[in-house]
Amino acid sequence: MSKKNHWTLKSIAKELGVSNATVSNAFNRPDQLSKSRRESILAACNELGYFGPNKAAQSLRRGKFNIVALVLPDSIEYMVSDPVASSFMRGVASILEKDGINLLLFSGNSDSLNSVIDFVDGFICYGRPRNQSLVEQLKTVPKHVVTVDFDIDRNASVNINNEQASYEVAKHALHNKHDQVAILGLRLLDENVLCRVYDHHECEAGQSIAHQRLRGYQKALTELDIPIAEDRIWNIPESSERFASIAAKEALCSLPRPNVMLCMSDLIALAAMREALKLGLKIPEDIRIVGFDGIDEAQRFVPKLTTIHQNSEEKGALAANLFITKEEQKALINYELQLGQSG
Amino acid sequence: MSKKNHWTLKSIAKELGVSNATVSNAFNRPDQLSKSRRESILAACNELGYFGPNKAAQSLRRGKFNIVALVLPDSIEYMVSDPVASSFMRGVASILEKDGINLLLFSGNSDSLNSVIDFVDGFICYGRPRNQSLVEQLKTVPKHVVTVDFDIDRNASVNINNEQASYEVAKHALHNKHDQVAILGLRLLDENVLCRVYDHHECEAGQSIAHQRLRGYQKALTELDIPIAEDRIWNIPESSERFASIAAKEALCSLPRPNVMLCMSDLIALAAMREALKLGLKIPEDIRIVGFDGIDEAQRFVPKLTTIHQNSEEKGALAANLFITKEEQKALINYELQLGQSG
DNA sequence: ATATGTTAATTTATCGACTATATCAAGTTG
DNA sequence: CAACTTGATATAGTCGATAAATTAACATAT
Repeated sequence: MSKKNHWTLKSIAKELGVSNATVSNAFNRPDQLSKSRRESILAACNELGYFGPNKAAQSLRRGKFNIVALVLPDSIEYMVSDPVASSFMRGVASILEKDGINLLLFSGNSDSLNSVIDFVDGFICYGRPRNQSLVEQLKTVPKHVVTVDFDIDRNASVNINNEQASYEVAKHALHNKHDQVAILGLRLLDENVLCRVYDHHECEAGQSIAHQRLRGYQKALTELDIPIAEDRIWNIPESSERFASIAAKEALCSLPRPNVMLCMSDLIALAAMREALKLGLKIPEDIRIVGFDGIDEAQRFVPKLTTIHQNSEEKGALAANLFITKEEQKALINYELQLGQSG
Repeated sequence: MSKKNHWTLKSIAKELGVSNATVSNAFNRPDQLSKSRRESILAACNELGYFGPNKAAQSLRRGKFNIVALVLPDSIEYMVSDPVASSFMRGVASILEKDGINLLLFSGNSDSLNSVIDFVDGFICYGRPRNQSLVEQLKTVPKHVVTVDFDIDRNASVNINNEQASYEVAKHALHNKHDQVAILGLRLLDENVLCRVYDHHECEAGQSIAHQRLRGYQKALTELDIPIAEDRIWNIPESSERFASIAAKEALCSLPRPNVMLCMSDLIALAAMREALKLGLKIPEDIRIVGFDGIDEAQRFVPKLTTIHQNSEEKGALAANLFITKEEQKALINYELQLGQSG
């Protein structure tokens, strides 16, 4: 018996003196051949080092890949740095792994789904991709799509009620109409820059999570009759220490100095707290700071951050389950106001 | 002109009244047909909504996938939680993205490479997979393999000199022969449990990074003539807050109380510092703690952690580059003793 | 006029599998 | 003994593409 390093179904069949179909059936359709023959074939394959039908060819033929593309909002680099995104991924992976489905990472900065579309069964999109043309493609792509934290009107999706949640956390941080408020927004603008958002009225109708959260903040502000100045809202392009510190510093040094900072992520809030402490400010006496997400580090920080806890892992698991079952459901997951000493 | 939702090269060719090969050439080999024809074909394809050859079929035929499997040591879940692993991934992704190569995540707990092997051009393995049968397969798999932080004697690899680095950091933490030392090891044992390593002599010849680091520690201990008791070495199965805290607590409560803790990762060291502070111990007066990795959070902690800084992102980038160039090189990357106030 | 070369397009075999249909042998039935 | 099942295997077409070989048309050289 020759020992090739690369068997194919055909060459194995020839070696064993049976037809291709018989070998194929041995692997895929046990009912199509006698038990004894099937077993002897499988044993021989194992012996010779043929580990079963080539998956690429199989997938081409069957149109099923057992691969899901996880579309990230930004570059892959950013994704794995963000604890919220990471735990989301953890949730997705834990479910897909069980079903033997593999995960292909796909950057939301890409121009087109083309490079992966022919390899995957569909897409799970975590947040609106930065590249708008991807969003357009996702609307029409002939594969299953589950979106998370945004919606494209055709598909299954997983969301939390951002507006309500941020309303609640803002409500907690705000005390009266004399509060001086700064808002550190995460991706309020499409532009990939750190800057102030002078015309935030444009955001009022927006559907991104940043816009939803901003509306929540504004509702709380309005209820307490607190004005928000034109230049007190920042756009931070990604939830990173570096950008957040710069924005926080800017906010803390603007006059009149804010005594409340509403931050759209915990990483931003943590950076803001660090900057505030560096300036000798007391939290929450001099300034109240609240976040969003509920990451572990925020609970270990002193003072503990007041924030909205959302279970990202659960979110990931739910998204993966929706993908597997192909239910076209729009799911809303729970969140929780998590009280700390920061605001 | 009919507008199908799913064109194939063949159907497009028929529609345009040319042969398959001509359409294929229009996309892949511009020199094989006249410019005018090529342009008219591409324009027509665009018009009709055919976006180019199906990648899965193309890959089957060409044997090239533009997909690399990133083999993680553990489950995917764990991977994205670990900052060191994350920045490694960041490095890999940043290089591969440039070359249009996609990343498939693959769990090191899987039993076999089979489910992905036929879809990828090769493997980048970050750390020795927990499942030993994977390691065996990697030795013989007929695809390109780059390993990181371990070696399988056939392939390109990226490493740091763990033994020398841990020797240096231990040397810094140890003062004299009366030091009471505890070692919090990361994956010293294959078993996935938190426990003491009573027989660490078994580790002496091991090639895992944990074993290498342990040898470094031991060299420093020997030089100062410091004995290490049988029950003062812990095996922590993964670099997580939860496991690390438990082990740290155990170590800190064992008598005589250690005044030096050598930790094989920063996350472990941070957890140990938190536990020490909780017990009212002063760092470094009562206990000196050192880590390994050099993650950001360790630099923000008070007191700042003394550790070995290794540039994981660079490591990832190097691994990706080795993969792309197919050089069979064994690369060693630099590290740096990073001094804090903790040890 | 014959041989040689170039270019552009088509034909055909192939990648590695799946599956509908056809074939065949053995056993049943009327 | 023809007709009909039944159970198993073999054949050929297909998935969607690539690439080697081939043909046809035309240009240049001897």
